[in-house]
Amino acid sequence: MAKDENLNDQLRVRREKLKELREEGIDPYGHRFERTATSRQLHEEYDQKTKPELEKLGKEVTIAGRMVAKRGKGKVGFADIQDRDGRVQIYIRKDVVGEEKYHIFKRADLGDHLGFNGEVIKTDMGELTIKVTGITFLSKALRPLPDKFHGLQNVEQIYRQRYLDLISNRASFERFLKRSKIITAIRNYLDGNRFLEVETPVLHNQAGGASARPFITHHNALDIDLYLRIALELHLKRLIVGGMERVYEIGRVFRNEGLDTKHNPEFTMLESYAAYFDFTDVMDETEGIFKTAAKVVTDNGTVTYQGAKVDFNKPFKRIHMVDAIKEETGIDFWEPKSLEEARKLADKNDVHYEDYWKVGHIINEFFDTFCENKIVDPTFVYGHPVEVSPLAKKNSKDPRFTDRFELFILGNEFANAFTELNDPIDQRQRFEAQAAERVAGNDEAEGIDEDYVEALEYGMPPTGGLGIGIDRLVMLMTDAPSIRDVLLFPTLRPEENK
RNA sequence: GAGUCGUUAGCUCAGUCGGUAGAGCAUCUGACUUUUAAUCAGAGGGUCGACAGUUCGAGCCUGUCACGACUCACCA
Repeated sequence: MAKDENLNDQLRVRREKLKELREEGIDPYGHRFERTATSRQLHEEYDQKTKPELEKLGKEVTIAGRMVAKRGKGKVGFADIQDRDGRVQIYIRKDVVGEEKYHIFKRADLGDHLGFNGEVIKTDMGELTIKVTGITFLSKALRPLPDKFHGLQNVEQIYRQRYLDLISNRASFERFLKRSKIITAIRNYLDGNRFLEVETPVLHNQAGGASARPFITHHNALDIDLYLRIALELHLKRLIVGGMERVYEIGRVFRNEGLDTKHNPEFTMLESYAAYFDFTDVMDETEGIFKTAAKVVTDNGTVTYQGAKVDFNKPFKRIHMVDAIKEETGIDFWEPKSLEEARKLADKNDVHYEDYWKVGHIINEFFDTFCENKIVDPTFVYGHPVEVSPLAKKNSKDPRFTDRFELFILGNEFANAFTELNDPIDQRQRFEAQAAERVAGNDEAEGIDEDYVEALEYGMPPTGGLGIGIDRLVMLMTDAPSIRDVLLFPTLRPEENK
């Protein structure tokens, strides 16, 4: 018992109580327990009933949960029992349950899991309560819970020990419930539109489908390096070649980049592809997805994010990137520009550019610099330059631009989509341009995916594709200021000495 | 990568001018047969993030490091 030296009073007392339970013949870590009600069911069914009505009913129920508050101790006690739905109060009397059972309650700690059966009543104060006749010990908590009133406030602990956050901060618990419901609603929406949910590899021979640095890992038996996927795109489009026509995947992707309030190294992407769609169809699809998600969290379709209101009832705006730039700056990139002219404009307007950039990159940068953060209402910005869109089909009237769009809300990007490039010869050229960028110093440019080009050579129908960052969507819908607030276990540096 | 801020009891937080470490909750003991952050009386509980320095003396001043948060940069 030398280990006890390291324990503080709280830990020591709880271990002693554990021993005490065993000596009394009670298993502190119980077994299967059959509840007849959760806290929500009880509140829904009986909150409206009066005290005499409940007395007349004499309804017997069995509940289980974690004890999170405890009041009174003489010959009568109250406690709040928390389950996944919320809390319900129990009322226990020594003269009803007897010395032995009352002793168990008296010695139970905040945090212990207990089962109770008893009668549904209302107290004089009008609170719905279970008047206990039986108590079952289900699990002993050897460590004390966070402050019962303030909850867990320590940000680092909230992320490292999410379970404590979930136990003591109901708002956080509910945010993750919403996340789950939003994803379910999106699935239902896509399933309802005849999309097929599929799973594609996480380990890639080549990381493609986006511009980002990948994580590299190694397969021992094959003795090859593999990459954790940075996008779902190229495999899903192989399935379009394979005739599945409408597919989607909601899955984790990995990008070896910095982390901040909007970036986590692993995050959840939704990508969908539909044969015979073009990007305008995908706009409709995207609008449907966002409106579906908004319905999960609001009744009136209006979401408040960090004080700003976003109305999802209206049709989303649509504007060409070049028009957006013209509106903000007066500069007209519809007029053909040489690289030199574009650079001069960039210099004049304090717009950053790299040596290997072409006119299209600079146009894109103008948008990022002057337009992106001014957008408030949900807006599809379309017509991205071909240089920054290696997988999108060129616009048939103006091949400098592509049939691509991004969805912006409150200055942030939420979706990226396009009419897919299905011309294998064009696709090879785009990959080659990417490879040249890589040589020129863009270490996030894509490589040439020969296997994917070969798939295209078998013929991919015209296709509309979509990518949505689910985490950011959930942030918006749940008013979360940081991506870490919508990830149960965000990436953190490991602690020392642990 | 740069800057700013934070790290004190299990949790939430104070800590004055550098002079023996504080509160509330939680814990323990006692009282209490309808409480609501229960109440009342008493008690115990600390590597002040780590290391070094300045000083007679450091939670406090200085430096280095660790972890976290925010802003900026980078990045879809």
